[in-house]
Amino acid sequence: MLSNLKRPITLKESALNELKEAITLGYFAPGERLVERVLCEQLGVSRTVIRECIRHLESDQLVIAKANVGPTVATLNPEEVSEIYEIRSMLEVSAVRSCALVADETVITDLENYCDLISRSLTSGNIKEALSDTRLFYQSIFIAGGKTVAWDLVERLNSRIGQLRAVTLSSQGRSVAGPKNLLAIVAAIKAHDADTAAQACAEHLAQAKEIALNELDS
Amino acid sequence: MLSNLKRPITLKESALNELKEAITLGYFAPGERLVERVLCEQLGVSRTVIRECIRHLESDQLVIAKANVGPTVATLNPEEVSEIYEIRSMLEVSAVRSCALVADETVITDLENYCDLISRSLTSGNIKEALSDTRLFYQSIFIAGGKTVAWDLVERLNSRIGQLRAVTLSSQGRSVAGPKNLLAIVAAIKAHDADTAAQACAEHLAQAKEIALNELDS
DNA sequence: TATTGTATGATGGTATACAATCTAAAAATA
DNA sequence: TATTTTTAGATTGTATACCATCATACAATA
Repeated sequence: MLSNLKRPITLKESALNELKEAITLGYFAPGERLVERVLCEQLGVSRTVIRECIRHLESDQLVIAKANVGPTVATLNPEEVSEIYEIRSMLEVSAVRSCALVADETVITDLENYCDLISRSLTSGNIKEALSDTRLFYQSIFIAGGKTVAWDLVERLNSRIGQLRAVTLSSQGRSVAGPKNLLAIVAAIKAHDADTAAQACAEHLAQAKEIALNELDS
Repeated sequence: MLSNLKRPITLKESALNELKEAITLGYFAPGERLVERVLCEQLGVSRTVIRECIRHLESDQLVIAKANVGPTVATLNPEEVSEIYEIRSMLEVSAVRSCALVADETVITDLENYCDLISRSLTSGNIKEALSDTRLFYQSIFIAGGKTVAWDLVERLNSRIGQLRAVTLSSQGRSVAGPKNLLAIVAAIKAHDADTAAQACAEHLAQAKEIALNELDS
C-alpha cells in the first residue's frame, strides 16, 4: 500500500534510474555529451525511451540540453553548490523543527536505528549504503514533520550534488563528528527541543558545505 | 544574450508551453485525464512530441502519471499549498535579505518600475500582465541577491499553484495593501534595511497564503 | 447477484524514415 | 602556413506505423 499509484516499473523508469546513478556516481564526466544512439545501445532500449529519460534529466537539471545539439552532463560551479547547501539548510532545519515538535516514539526509534546503520556503513567503508541510509534518516524527519513538498525539493537538490555527497559523507564519517551530529539531532528531537535540534542540523549542513566546496576546487 | 543556449524553439518546447499555460490557467480541470491522441489533435503535433511533453510535465509535477493509465492533471490539497507558500516565504525572504545588502541604483529603479507596472495592470484588471510583471519583480530581486538556484525552485513552486496565484494576486491587488507591500519591500531594499525588507516580504507571503487557502476550499 | 469473458481503447515500447542542423574534416583560398 | 569555405557525416527533431500489454466498461453466464 506504500506506493500503489505506480506499482508497475516501466522500462523508462529503470533506464532513468540507471542514468541518474551513472551521472551522480560520476560514470559520465561533467560536460560530457550524451548521444542518444549510444545510450540506446548501452541500456538496450529504444530512442523513444532514451529521449523521455533525457527530458526528465533535463528538468532535474542533471543534464543541460541544447536544441539540435543534445544534452551534456551538467557541471557544478561553487556558487551553485554553496546555494544548494544553504537552501538545504533552510529546508532541513525547518523540517527538523517540525519533527521535534511532533515526533512520537516510533519515529525516534526509527531515527536511532538509521543512525546506527549509518555509523556501521561508514566504519565498514560502504559509502553507497551510508548514503542510502542517510536518505532514509532525513526522509523520516521530513515525513514526520509533514514536509513532503520540502522533501521533494531536497531530493532534487541532492541529486544535483550527487558526486559531492559521496565525498562529504565519507569525509564526515571518517571524523567522529559526523555521526555524532546526527545523534545530537535525534537526541534533541527526542527531548522535543526544537531549537537545539535545529542548531545541530544547521551545523551539520555547514560542515558538509565546507567539505563539498573544498572538494569542488580540487 | 539572456538565453542564448537554446535559441531555436523546438516544436516540443512550444507545445510544452501551451500545455503548461493551459494547465496553470485552468483550461484543464484538476484530476482531468490527458489523452495523448486528443492532445496530438489539439496541438497539431505527433505523439512523439506529446509524450515528451507529458514526461516533462510529470517531472514538474503539473501532472501525475500512472503507468498504463496515463497522466491526469495534478490536484492540490491544502497541506501542499500551505507548505508551498511556507517554502516560498523562506526562499523569498532570504533573497530579499541578500538583495537589500547589495542592491545598486539600477536594481532599485528596476524594482520601482515593476511596482508601477504591477499597480497599473491591477487597476486596469489585467491579471495576466500583473502576474508576468510580478514575476519580473521577484526575478530581479533573486538575481540581484545571487540566488539563482532558489529562483528556479520558486518558479517551479509557482507553476504548481498557477491557478491560485491569479486569484491571490487579483485579490491582493483589489485591496490597497498588495502593491503597498511591494513598495515597502523596495523602500527597505533602497535603505539597505534587510530586516525590514524581510519582514515586509514575509507579511506579503503570509497574506497571499491565506487568500490561496481560502480560495482552495471554495 | 456475482462472476467471468470479451471488446474497446489507451498506454508502453519498438522500429523506421526523413528533414534540419550541427560538427568536424577536407579543400580552397589568401 | 594560416584562414576561410565547402562538404560530408553524424545527430537531433519529428512523424508514422505497429505491437503487446493493461484498464475499463459491458455483456454473457452461472
